Amino acid sequence: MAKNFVSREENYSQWYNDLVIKADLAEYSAVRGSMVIKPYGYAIWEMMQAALDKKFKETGHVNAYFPLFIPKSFFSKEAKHVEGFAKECAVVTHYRLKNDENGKGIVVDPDAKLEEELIVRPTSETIIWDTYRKWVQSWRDLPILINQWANVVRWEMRTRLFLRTAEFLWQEGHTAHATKQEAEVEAKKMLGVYTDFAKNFMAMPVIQGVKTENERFAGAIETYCIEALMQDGKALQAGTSHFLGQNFAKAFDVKFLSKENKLEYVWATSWGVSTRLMGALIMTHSDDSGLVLPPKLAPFQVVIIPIYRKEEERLAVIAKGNQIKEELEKLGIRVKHDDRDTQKPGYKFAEWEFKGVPLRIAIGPRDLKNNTVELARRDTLSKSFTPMDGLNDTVVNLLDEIQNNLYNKAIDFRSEHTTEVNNWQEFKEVLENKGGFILAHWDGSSETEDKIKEETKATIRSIPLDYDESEEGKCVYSGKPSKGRVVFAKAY
RNA sequence: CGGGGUAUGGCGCAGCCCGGCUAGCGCACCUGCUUUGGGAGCAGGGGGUCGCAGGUUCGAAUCCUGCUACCCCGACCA
Repeated sequence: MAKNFVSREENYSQWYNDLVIKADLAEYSAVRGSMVIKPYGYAIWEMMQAALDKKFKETGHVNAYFPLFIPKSFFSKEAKHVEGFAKECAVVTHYRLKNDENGKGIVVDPDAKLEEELIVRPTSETIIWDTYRKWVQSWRDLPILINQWANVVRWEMRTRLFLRTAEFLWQEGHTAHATKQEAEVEAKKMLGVYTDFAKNFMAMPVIQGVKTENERFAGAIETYCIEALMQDGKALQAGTSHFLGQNFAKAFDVKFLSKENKLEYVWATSWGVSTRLMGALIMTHSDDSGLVLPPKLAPFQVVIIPIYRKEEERLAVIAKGNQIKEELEKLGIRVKHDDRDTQKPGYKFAEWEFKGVPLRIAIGPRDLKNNTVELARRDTLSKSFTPMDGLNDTVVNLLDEIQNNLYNKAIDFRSEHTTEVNNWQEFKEVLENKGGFILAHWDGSSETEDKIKEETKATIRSIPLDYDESEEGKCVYSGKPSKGRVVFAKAY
């Protein structure tokens, strides 16, 4: 399984691709740029969904579902929005097939042309705001706090498993508010939810920030984001939350009567994270032995592997394994007891290690005699014999420790790969040789940002929310005055 | 859209340059015996329209023409 597995240093992108495929997370499908998410990969996504969904509910949101297809005309109602997405839309033009008259298979029936073409949603703002118009009349109808779990399609030129596929899964929150302030609070609140999720579930540190105009969502007034740093020194946008102002309310004529009996446009937000988080998770923790999963998101937190020779040993060891499994499950721990008789222990060790199970318990005849188990940690690849007594506590504590250790390792990596840079020469050198986040002064202009991108491929990932205006300086590129440091990096 | 690569049992590949007899190897699979604390060993066995369509030839996985699909690198993007 991990045989012939290329190391990160040898070829990082091959390491990533091989990992996704060999760890059974996903595979290429028959359709270009689309992937099959396999059960093990989907199980991780379900863990993410469950945790996020709970947080959404706790913050007052409810789930709903809006259509996959969007009338083409809806798109043109918000100018910036069309412009942003037009180049990557899949379009439905017909609704019927028929047998080819020359007997060459099946063809699109030209008589079945749609009056108005339909766009396969790349995001749902338009269809949702067209709907919200009907739902909102009074301030009493607000706020609307809705999330949907859905698939979307963006016809990307170049795709990568999980990181950028033509179709992907995500959640998109769409909220409507009576006041600007309330919408702004909402956008930031959800950014906080994402940050918290990244930290406490994914064990992934992120920088909270605001996008520059260049990187802003098409149709937003302000785009907030969380940016994470991957092990190859490139940044990954892990989640976004947009303050949409009244742009969509105006485009779709969504008005309400305020308490003062004045007709006003509704204020909006939208926010989302996608299966891209799978890529982020993989590239934050995994190593040259395969996937490494944080306990909070691992489909199996513990795998039990029995070791035996004779049938009586098998029965005894498996009975013990079942007992341990049952007790751990009572504590809410997700356990896989790999009692397959068709594979040998060594094979199972390698397989589950590659699949990133945080903790492995091996039990053999010797353990039964000594009242011990062999415990192996995935994060440190260390093994130890541990007394069977108190095993439950040991496991609970270790899972906790692994979760923390992963976060700490990730944050150490990020610290080591975050560099303050004060001149252009240094900027280029650090970007070239070290990568990572670069904190540098910027004059605030799109022109400078564009030029830096042209010359180095680095972009401004965000203006950090804790932007320090006390440290004035000079733009690293133009030398013009700057109010504070922003985050540069090459990005996925 | 530009550049590169690939297409041969389920998977990974060799064979192609220089055409030839039954298309081969590893893994996986099936049967049996021995094994089992880091990817088991031996023996036997099953499985392939060589991406598609033409062409050259006595004969094509191999040469020629055209097509298609996918992957990688770039431009575009979450």
